Amino acid sequence: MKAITDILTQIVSRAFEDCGYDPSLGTVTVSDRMDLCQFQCNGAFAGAKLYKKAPFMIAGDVAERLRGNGVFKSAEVVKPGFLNLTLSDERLLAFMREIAADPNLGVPQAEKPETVIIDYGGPNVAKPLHIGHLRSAIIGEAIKRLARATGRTVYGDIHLGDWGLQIGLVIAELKERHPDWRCFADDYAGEPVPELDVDALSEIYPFASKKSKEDAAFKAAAQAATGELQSGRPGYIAVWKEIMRVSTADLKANYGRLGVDFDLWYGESDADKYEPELMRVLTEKGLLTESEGAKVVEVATDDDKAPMPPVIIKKSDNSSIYATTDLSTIIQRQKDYNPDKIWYVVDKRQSLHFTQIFRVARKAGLVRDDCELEFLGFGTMNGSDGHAYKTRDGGVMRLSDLLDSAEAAAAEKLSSSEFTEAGRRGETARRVGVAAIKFGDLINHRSKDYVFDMDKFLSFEGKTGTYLLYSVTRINSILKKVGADENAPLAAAEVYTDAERELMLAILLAGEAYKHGFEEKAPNYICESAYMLAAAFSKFYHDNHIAGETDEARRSAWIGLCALTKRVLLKHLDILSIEPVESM
RNA sequence: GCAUCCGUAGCUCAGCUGGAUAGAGCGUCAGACUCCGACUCUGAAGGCCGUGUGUUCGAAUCACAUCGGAUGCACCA
Repeated sequence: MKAITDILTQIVSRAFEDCGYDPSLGTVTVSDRMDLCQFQCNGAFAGAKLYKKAPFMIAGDVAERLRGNGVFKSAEVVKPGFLNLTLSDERLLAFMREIAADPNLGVPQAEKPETVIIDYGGPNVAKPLHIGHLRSAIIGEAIKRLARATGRTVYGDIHLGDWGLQIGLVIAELKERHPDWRCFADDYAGEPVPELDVDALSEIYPFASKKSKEDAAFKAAAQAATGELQSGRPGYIAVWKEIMRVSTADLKANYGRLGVDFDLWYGESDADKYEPELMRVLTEKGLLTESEGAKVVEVATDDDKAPMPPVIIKKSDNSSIYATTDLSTIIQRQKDYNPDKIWYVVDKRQSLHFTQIFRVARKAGLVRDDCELEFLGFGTMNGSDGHAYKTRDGGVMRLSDLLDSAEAAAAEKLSSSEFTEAGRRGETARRVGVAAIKFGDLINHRSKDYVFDMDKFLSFEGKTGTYLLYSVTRINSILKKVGADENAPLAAAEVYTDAERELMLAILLAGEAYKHGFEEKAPNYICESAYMLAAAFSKFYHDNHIAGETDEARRSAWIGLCALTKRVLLKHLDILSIEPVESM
């Protein structure tokens, strides 16, 4: 099913055409003035210029044409030339039924098949996840699910940092501590590496990192280890695999707790094998030049307003750098998936880097010309002081600690609940805590910094994840009470109240949110829509005593509406990767 | 210094491909429960949309300037 404004635009465009006007004037938008109408078309203003005719007259012609076609309850022309449209109740109900029967529940589908790769997450192996990884995970996951809901083939790629100096540091430190390990021996012959565990890893990396700053010899050893690993020294590869095993399991557990999962667990190491090809292509196309000892690609253009530095492909010591792996990764993705779009959900401070990468990729023809490369930068999560969120002692907070505190706060909040059975409290608290964090993040436009405030996010009042989950539980209560489920049929009512119309309209407008949210890759549209729907339901719920209604026809019409509301609300939550709870 | 992004209600933020009276949440104030979960709902007050100029029939939205803030500007990722 198409978005409602697209459906109405088609109808109104035809009316413009039938009246002898350009059909492109018939664009319909959601009304700015809900007190006057549900939808509006301002095409008559542009038409006035085109036809040298008063907009009021043009709109009048079209409105006349639109009346009586059964779609609109009213099609009115106001003042200079606004065309105000309101759907008939019959048509509104028909749309409800269309949404209910739609396998995609009203999410507008892509017109042609497309493959999208979303690069998000980006954690480093051997370092624990911290809150810096939170936004990429949350936003990336939501955009991935939104793209998938619109019928596109989507791959979420975690893009692990698994091939850089951090691994060399860990290897070098392990070697100092365990010189007797066979994997460090020159005559290593494939013996198994002793098992590591997460606690050991999370202790060893910061230790080694600190040491490398104070001890030049150790730093050199770590750099050497990195180099040897990258050139394939078998013993180092074996340790690396063990580090990967432990670290990946830990990452999966942490992301799992957040409800975030990746389709592809590729890392920089997987791109490594495409590096020779990258170098070959850049050389063949004559793009590679020498600058201050490094191999670079010039990407500046004449209309750059600011100086655009060249991209370093090989450092002066001939080693690779992040641009090298990012470009190699593009080759890998092109080969394996031939994508239509590659999106990067990365901290916005990396904007310049990706501008450069994309230019090199275009110049070198690493992807199809029509492949969209887009940088979806996100802002910083700040504390109440307006600066980057920190722990009380000023350090970077671990993601698991943040989740622990969110769950604890949620559990505290739910402790007096009489609705959740004791056995489900823990899982419910996890879901409520995570929902609060995710919604609190996603409600803000992704490119902007925002203030993290757990108390606010966890409040039952206002635009919060908690409120949305609570709304679902109220619908659950009703459905349970009347013995219905979310597939209860949509019965027609004799008459509709404003609250019912507003609820149906909120359901109908969900399609607009999916459409705009996808176009702008902005999950905040979905959040806003979810809140509008929950609020419309609250009003409806407050006005009507559904379970106790004695008029059988009204009662079943209401139950059907509750059921559809639940389904659409759950769809929103699913896209936001917020897991619902049965009760709370 | 140059560039990018941001500046909207007391606070936190939407809206920005130009359209009617600029929206929401919190907070404040005033109301509403014999009832499906009141952790709810209704209403009110609160804004020269940073400032100025321009484009336009029409500007929070576009352009230019200016002030303020954040960020970035090759061998870290």
